[in-house]
Amino acid sequence: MATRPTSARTITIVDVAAEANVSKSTVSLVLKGSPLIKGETADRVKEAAAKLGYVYNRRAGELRGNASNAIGVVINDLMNPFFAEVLVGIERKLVDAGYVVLMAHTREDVALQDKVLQSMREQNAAGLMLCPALNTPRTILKTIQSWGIPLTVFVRNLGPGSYDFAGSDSEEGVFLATSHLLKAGHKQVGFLGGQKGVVFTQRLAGYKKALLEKGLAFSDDLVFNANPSRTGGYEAMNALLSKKPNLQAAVCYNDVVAFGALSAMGEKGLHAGSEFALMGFDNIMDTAHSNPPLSTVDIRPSELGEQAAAILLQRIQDPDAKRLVYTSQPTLLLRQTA
Amino acid sequence: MATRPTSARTITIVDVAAEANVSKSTVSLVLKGSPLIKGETADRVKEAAAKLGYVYNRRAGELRGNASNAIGVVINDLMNPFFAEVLVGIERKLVDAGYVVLMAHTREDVALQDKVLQSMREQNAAGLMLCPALNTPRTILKTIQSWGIPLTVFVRNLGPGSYDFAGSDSEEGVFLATSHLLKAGHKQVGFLGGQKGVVFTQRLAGYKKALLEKGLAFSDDLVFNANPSRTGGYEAMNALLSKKPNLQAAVCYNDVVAFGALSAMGEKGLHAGSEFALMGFDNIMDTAHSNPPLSTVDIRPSELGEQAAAILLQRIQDPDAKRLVYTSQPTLLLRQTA
DNA sequence: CTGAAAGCGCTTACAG
DNA sequence: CTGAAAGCGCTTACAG
Repeated sequence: MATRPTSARTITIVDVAAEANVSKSTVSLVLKGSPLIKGETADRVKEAAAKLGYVYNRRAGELRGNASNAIGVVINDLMNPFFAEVLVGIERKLVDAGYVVLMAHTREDVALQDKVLQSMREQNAAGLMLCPALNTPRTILKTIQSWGIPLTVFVRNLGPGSYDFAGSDSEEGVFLATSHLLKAGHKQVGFLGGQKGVVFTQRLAGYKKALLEKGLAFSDDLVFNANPSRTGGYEAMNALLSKKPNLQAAVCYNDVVAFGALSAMGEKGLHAGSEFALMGFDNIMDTAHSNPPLSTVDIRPSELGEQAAAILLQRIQDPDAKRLVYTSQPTLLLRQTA
Repeated sequence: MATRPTSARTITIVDVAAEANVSKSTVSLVLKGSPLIKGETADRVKEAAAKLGYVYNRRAGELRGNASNAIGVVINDLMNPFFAEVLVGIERKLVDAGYVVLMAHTREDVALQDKVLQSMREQNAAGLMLCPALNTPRTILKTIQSWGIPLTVFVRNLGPGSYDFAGSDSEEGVFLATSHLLKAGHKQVGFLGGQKGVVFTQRLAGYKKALLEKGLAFSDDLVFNANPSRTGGYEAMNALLSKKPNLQAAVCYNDVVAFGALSAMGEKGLHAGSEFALMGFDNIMDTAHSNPPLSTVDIRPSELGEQAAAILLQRIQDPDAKRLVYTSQPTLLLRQTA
């Protein structure tokens, strides 16, 4: 599209003012729908604006008013549908509220994360939503706080502190999943996928808690670490199958890990459900029609995103409110794998 | 995070100037690394800036210079991992080039799309990347052109025209997939999923072309329309199985449709590969470890995203260049379903 | 109900 | 090599 601006000069508020025979103050006022201006005048201004093809220059306006309608959201692993669903929820809520979203993907790179955050700051973001990359130092909280930009952390927390947060009750979720398997009669349950980090620790805690409740001992041999991805799940399941051939049940770190596990099982001709019970975590949309449909822990990803955004919006409204937190309460969703 | 700006007053270029004992012009110059300023002076300015915790106000700068480092990208179906992968490719390329991305998700809603596009315009976006919502009128091209903002359309084209575009050769891809099935001896091949639209038309054309080459007649009865989603694939496969019980092969509109089909087959105890041959399209990462691993047409989604972004970058550099196009050449990727 | 003026934080010729 | 001045397109008191 070899194109260039239609008009050499961008048309501004003063052009509109001239066309409508009013001052630019008046134009500004009608543009923001001020009730101060007489309807008749307002109409004339609107006509003039339309006629000239005027387009509001938001950045100029914001410069004077020192406001901003951009909100930065940083995601780490968009390849995981869970985060895509959360992002969609966030985006919807923010756009509905009249904001525009500055999105960045950091693929777990802390240095990149610093860079994009800084960039969002320069853009004068009205707020920041952060799902911290693995190994993000807690100091990021103080840093952003010193910037004076409202922040809400989501999905992965940054340890204790008074920052706003939206996430799910990971411990409870895995507790539910593990307990379900135990109640079904399994004496041993594996834990598949995930790696050191706050969320992993919480999920593993839920697993241990369920074991404890049944008077069962926790054994490190039954946890198979791996990337929280399909590939990771595939590898973890293969490891489990070769090292613990008698195991017939496992809870997964999340749904994509479960999908990878399903793939590994399929290769061995192992039928999920009847021959090996598997539980996922998240309830991403894909689980409804996976092969076979996955039993999982439902934390309603897109609602989580919306709630996270709602928290940020609230914080922007009321900077002095006390800590805002949303915790998605997990529920068991049994389909065909357990 | 009940927080508020650390300093009541934001510190600006004039504060830095005062601290460093130079004029604000000088500060501005050193900030953008101008070689005009003596090293010694520059150092002094940088120190002053660091000491005061100065942060560049990009929007103010852009107002005067009329530039912008924000690029808008609008996506329609982030729930489909294909688009997530494309988006990640786009984002990476853009951030590397020093841009920030304004992202919007329109879930195929043309009105919403208009709204977010308009919003990006107000933000003074330096460029726009659009994967048009279904039923987007071609006039959107003229509209954006009249705005004078460089545009690149990706994945879904908008019919003939001279706009920049990055996509894949859909017809060739499906031709390859269908031909593969035909060569394997299948006399009849179904077409699963997808709905009216440019891409659908192209893919169906590839299917027809392969049939024709083998001297086979095209029959409408063998195409099963459905949403290009897992659920759609699930439904389409169920329809196929009940209406054409003798069919043993199908090409899918895309990978997620194939996943849905796999789910439906699993329910019926139908083994993909040996009992029913299935081909996907896209080669999203998930296909490597699906159950079973999917045979598909590889169009390298994230590279497609990067190339699309590269085109926009080029257009920004050279507004008068002739039409820029990237077409991903599909290759067959055989795994276990065909 | 509307206008004249100052200012947001930067950049860009223009001098010197 | 550096400074004084004007200006980017808006908004916001302040008058009237």
